[in-house]
Amino acid sequence: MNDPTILVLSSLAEGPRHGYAIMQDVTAFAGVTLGPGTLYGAIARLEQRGWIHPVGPATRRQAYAISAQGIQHLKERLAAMQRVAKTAQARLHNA
Amino acid sequence: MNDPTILVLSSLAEGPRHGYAIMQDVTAFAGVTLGPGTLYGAIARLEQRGWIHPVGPATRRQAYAISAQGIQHLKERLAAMQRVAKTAQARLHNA
DNA sequence: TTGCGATATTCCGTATAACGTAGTATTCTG
DNA sequence: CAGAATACTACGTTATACGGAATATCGCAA
Repeated sequence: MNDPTILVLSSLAEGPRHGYAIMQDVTAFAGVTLGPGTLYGAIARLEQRGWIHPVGPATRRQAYAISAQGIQHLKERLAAMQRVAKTAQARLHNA
Repeated sequence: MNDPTILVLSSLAEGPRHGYAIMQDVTAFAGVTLGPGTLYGAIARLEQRGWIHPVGPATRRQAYAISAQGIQHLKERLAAMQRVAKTAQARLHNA
């Protein structure tokens, strides 16, 4: 799985974080490292779509939090992922 | 989850199929419909990488089967997806 | 105090591939 | 044999993944 938007949302599901902290968290829990272009590109898109929003003072180290819509979207995507993964694993098992 | 390569591999995990049948199967089990460009593009890439290969007579309705490498790759990706999904769901639950 | 490594981000380019539309050929069915 | 379903090819457009390079800030140790 390397859809940066899901990874970023999953990271923020634990609590607000700024970009660099997201990067490290993603590396830790997903085992993939997002390059700066990928990461900040994803953050910008997520903000545009209203799935995350900046919190705290507008300094460097801008922290972001996941929004209600972001949570909703993440839940849906995770459920779809699980469905596909379970179907595929069952099929592999039977083959 | 809408990574066409995973969806195609998951479809072929059940057995050999040709393009159009893959399209219908994916629609059925994943709930998303891949357009022809997306589908056949993904098939071409998967074949290039040795994750699937054509089987049966080289007619229209060319059937494809998943390869050992394809199975291996699919397993890894599914496992990674499950890890991420479970971590994220646990975080959502705690928040 | 300065210099170095870690932190934190922006900016840029390239390559990939997702996606839809249109078009074409074939097969099946009433 | 008309028309629907099947099955695929061939485009063009756009999004975005990805990494390199540059830049700025901060803490800390010599």
